[in-house]
Amino acid sequence: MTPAGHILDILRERGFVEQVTEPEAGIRELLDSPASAYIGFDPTAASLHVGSLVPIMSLVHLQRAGHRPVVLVGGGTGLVGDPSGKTEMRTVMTREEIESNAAGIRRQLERFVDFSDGRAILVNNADWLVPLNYLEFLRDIGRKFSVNRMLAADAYRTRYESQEGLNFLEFNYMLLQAYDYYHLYRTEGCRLQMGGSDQWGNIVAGCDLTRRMEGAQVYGITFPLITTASGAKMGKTADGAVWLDPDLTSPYDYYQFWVNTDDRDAERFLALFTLLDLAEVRRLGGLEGARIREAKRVLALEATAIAHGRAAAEAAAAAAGRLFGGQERQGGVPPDAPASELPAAEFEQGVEAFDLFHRVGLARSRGEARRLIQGGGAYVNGAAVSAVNDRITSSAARDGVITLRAGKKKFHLVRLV
RNA sequence: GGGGAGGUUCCCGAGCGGUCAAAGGGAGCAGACUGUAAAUCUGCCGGCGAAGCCUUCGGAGGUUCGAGUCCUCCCCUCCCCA
Repeated sequence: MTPAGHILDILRERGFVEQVTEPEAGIRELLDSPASAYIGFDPTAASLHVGSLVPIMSLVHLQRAGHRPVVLVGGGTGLVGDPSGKTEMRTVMTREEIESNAAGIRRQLERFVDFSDGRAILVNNADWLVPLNYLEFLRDIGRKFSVNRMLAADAYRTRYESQEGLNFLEFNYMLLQAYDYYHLYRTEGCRLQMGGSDQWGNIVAGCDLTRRMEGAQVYGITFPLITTASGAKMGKTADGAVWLDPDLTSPYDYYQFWVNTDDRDAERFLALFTLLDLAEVRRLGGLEGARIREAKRVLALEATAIAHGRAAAEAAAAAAGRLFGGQERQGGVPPDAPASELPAAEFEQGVEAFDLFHRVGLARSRGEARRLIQGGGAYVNGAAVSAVNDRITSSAARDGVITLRAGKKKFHLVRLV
């Protein structure tokens, strides 16, 4: 139904598909006409980060193919805390926090998915999970689950056999997620759920439950876990997650994150995180040696444009060009470089370099600042600081501003006032 | 309820009563090499500092000239039995 072919093939070619439930022909047929498909998001943070981009982009593709994305916010499941992580950190969240996080999530998704006129909807499972009655739930839903079968599921078996074991809440989590699917089938006609590969068990359970309750065939698709070529989970940097919220991760930093992609990941990421045609993706991915940077620049520009708008993406690209563009560093500074104001009077006498680097936050302690300088990684106006106790005086200021840099990429501006 | 194992610096993990700010690895930071990549190599990696000092090894006490290392109690985690 799109020129490029069947949506399922598109998703598969672009690397979105890990597993699909049988029969696959059923999914194809389902997606031959407009359908509703849902993905759950945890409202545990006020912002989504790039780790959620695979599910988000899959919704973008679905919507472009004429389907209706249903975004499920796990407000109800969030109330008990998702235990599927390795450390069982039970985040206790109030309904208010969840509500506000859900609103934030929706705001971000609106950049990717069109929610107007019911073309996509957002639902919160707190609305149906909270009112559930335990006895009724056991009677109607609990009886449909075979403990034997659940224990055989990979997700549970490994935990079951592990040192930590498996607690009752974790064991029940699957039922709640399955119930979500059943509910969304009934209320929204969802017949496809997608999710991370860790959700496979839950998705299959939901398909089963819906079949047993309603006699309806529904389907599931899981995404592969995206890791970087060096094996790390994608989306984490030294400073933590790369957020989609521009207040948490600036468009410039977001762009930088993508430009710094490992060469080996460039093609795969272009397919997943941009909407360029595959032919172009293949061409860019085929570039060799230093020319692969071109592919990464395109990746960064396109990915940033989707998340923050084309104008912000171009501004970030231009700033990066000034900083890293020519043969020589042109003395540029990132557009959102942190800045602070210090009294000009202090610089009459001069401020010791290590002290200054520490005070503006480029080093966490005075000792770290000393080490930074000793290691040759501290720069004032582009020139390395030679000695720990060098004094920086007002003569270093250009137009009242001193540019400090730690390493290659971290800047801080000091304005003399 | 009974029995056992264990809680060490960001993570994993070693740690004879003194030579432990605490091995090793990972992560991280900086430098070199590069291409704002990867790999590799080098240095750093609790705080303040010139030496030295100060605060850390689940918590609280205690023994000792001296405790991460021994004792007591408490808290927490895991395993086995009931």
